[in-house]
Amino acid sequence: MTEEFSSQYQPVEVEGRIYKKWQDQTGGFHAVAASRDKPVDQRFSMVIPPPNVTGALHLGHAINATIQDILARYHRMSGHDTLWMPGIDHAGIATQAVVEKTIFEKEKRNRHDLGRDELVKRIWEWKEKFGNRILDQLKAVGASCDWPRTRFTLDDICAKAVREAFFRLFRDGLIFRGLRLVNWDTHLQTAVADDEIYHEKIHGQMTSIRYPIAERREGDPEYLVVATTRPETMLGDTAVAVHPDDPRYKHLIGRMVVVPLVGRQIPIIADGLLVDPAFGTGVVKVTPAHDPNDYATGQRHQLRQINLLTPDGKTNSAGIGEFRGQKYNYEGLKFSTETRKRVLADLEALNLIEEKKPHEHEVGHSDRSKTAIEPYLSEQWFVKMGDVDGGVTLADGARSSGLAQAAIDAVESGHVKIVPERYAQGYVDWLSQKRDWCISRQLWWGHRIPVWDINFDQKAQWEKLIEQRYGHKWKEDGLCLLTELGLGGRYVLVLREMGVEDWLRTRAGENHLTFREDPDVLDTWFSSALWPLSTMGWPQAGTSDQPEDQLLSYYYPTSVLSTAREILTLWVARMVMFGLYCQGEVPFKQVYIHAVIQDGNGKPMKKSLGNGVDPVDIVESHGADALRFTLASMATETQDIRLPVVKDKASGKNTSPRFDAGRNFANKIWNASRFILSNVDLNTVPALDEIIQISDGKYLEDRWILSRLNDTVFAVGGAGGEAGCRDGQKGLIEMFRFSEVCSTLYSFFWNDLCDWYLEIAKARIRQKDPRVQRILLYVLRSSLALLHPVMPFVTEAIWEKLPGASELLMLAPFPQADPRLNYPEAEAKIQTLQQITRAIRDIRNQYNVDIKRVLETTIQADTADAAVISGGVDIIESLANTRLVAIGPDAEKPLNAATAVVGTTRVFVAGVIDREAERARLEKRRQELEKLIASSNAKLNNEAFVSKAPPAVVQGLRDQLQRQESEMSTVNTSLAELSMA
RNA sequence: GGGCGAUUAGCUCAGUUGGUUAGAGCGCAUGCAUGACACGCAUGAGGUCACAGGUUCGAAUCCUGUAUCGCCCA
Repeated sequence: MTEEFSSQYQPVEVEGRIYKKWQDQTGGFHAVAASRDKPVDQRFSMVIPPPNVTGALHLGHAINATIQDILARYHRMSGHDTLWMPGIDHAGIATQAVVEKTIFEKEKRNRHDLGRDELVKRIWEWKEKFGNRILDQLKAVGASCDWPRTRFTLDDICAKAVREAFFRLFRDGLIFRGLRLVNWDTHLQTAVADDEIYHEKIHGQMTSIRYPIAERREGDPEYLVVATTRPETMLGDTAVAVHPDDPRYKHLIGRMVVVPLVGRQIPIIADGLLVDPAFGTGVVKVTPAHDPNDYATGQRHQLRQINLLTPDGKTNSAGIGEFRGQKYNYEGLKFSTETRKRVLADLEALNLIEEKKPHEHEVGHSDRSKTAIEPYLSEQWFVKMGDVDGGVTLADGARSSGLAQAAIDAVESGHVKIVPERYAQGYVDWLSQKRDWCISRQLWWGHRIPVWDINFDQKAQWEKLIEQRYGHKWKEDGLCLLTELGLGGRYVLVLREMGVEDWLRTRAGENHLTFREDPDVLDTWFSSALWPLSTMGWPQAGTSDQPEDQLLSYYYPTSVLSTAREILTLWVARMVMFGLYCQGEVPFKQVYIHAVIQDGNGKPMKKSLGNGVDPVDIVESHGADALRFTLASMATETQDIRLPVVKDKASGKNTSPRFDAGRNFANKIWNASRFILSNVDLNTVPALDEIIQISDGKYLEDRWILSRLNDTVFAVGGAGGEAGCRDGQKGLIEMFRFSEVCSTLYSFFWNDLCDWYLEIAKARIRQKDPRVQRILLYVLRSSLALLHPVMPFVTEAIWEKLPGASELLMLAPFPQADPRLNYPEAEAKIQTLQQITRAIRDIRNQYNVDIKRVLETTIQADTADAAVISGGVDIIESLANTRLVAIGPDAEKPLNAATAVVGTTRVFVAGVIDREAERARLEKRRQELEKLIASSNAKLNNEAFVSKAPPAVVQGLRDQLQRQESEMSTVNTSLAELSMA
């Protein structure tokens, strides 16, 4: 059943039903799995950037979903095999933090109280409960994702890919274990990535501390003074550094100082990179285990690294010392708060503080726990990004000097095209640092690192076990790895096959062998980096004839990735890397980076600011099409767009007046369609050939609207390979110019079709002219198809009401431009008629003439224009509510008539005249023309312009000057007549 | 500190490689219950294209600098 054709479009009554109909009739937008064999350029695929399980839909998701859905629907209608792969991300740290917090609030229990298995179980319950929420919200905005294929990054299918990729990288020496300084979240007790840190300005204190010089000699100062914002780290100092050329300290280089409180003697070293002699005292303390710069300095000078921190952020025993006969011990105190306080007090007591002054500096905080980040020396797993000896072999056999380099080359060679282009630089710059990627997290929610510790003494027994499972060629066949790790003599098994660990664990138990799984999980981005591969079944893909196993070969590389710029490096770069390494092909050919929506003051939308707009609220208040149209209209190449936010008085919810534009447009489409459909009594929509045949008749406006429609089709969809159009010319959709798509559709539908064509056609509609009905129906059907990718609901709802409609609009062909529908002469003629009509309407408005009063108009025009106007008498008369009494070069101005000048044409509207108003109007125009003529003359009298500018430009200006002068003389004539009469 | 972007009508934004009189939506003003639509129709007003230099026959557009705002990286 379809809804009543009410006078206002009611999206809430339509959208749920339409979405269900799409799902039912397409199996949930299910893409064919290589059952057909279309050429590559007729396949279109995308993977959705998987939203976090913890999240709710925000405007960033909404604009991206809109963009992707426009692309998917457009390509689907263009007859391409179209796959839009949906899914969600387990979002390791974010999800675990949320669940832990919820549990703590409700039960006052932390994760250690619960234990690993129980916590993971609870997070899965959370996932089941909330995981589909955001997907349901995407459905509400109309996303046509292949829902039956929805993936979750912790699914088996994704886990398989993770394990295979880890195995290969490890085997190739690209994953290693290392002791490094990482960002440590002391609350969650895990390493966190740089991007999970935000910086906050802290009003701290700069403390200058005296370090006594050891074995003082004649002329030595008593102390070296170092300044620090983190005095507690002095317990781990292993050097103080000065600039090698600093005359104040040059003679002290190589000598020793005593670290107060600890009593340790540490060297005075020279380091030009760390020390700025102009800053502070020119002496810097070096704590390699607690500061990234000091860490690097420590590497340069082979300094000891003394870690002072326990994983939960307390001071350990490493800083215990004795100084001037007194013992100092801070063990068990919170490091950066309690220890700092005590250290300062103890230094004060020893009179070793030279100066304290307020100092503002930035401190990194964990996004998830909101606590200060500590640089922390710990053993972690890393992916080697830099160049390696002998290079890296990619899956297709090609070689690259390293993983990062491979991803750089992919963009620089154009295999991956980033749109807008300027973002490519940030991508390349970031990758060029080739910083190793820390992939281990001390969390419980995520893909477990597929490494198991075994006992070296039991190596032979393990080899036997593996052989039992895989046969004696297990080593050559690369079925698993038994190897020594670089650090601490760990012997490990790295397993390739999913689930084999269960088999091994059982055997280990039977044989009393040590078999301990690495406790860490992988960084979420590790599985995200495999998203385009894993969702399509890699590494399983291609191993059988099942259609599902052909998905990768048919749809990979994907066509487009649409995403936000903030994850261009973290996610996009890593997908490119893994795509090349694992599959030998880039994961996508184009990356479209969409703009970020801010509030009306240019502030990012944030929960804490309360300035966010919930897209679901807009769907409810304005409809999904309104949301989509407005968001797509904002999708320009700029990087930020502002959306003025206001609070809706009735609901108290945030909204924006900008969405009204979309709602109004949907309503306009609805009503124009209602008007057309209630006035046609055809039982089928005419075919193109029939339309071409009847458009050849006497009705100029028919050719005009068909020509305008054709222009619009061409602009939006491009040439589509049709003969007669510029070959390969891309349309606005494929060029990602969504804002222009919207404005083009809007002005065609509203201005051309509704404001002009429907108004002109009304007379013939009343007369039940079968030709106009055919044109109307044809234009409507094409318009609905054109609009569908942007506004799918309202167009589909109207489509159902078209005579003879059976199939879905979402599966109907997208209109194609046809050279036979180009009528430039009709476009020019209608333009003239529009100008005349507007001139008469203007006079009517200026003189406040009652709309119902029919005015008499005389038009003085040259022969050519007169012919055009005579051909359009009906149009002008009906649209301007006038009667044309005379048209021609000799038509005379009636007495008491107002005059409008349109180029060289004069329009006299009889019976209304206000001399002063008339004179003012003409005088204003005269002055405008005077300026224009002067400017044109100035250019044409300029020798340099005439000789240097292209002839076409010069001629164009000459023509323009002539037109301006003709109009000027027309205006002058009118002015003269005004004075005479 | 390095990079990127923005600055055009009251507001939000277009303006493709420099070339006729810089456009749109909203808002504003005036008129209108007209057999699709008041979420509408008609008409109009409104701009020194941030500022200062430069290149060019010609600059909103290219270059340099300044100011303000924002984002990313360190």
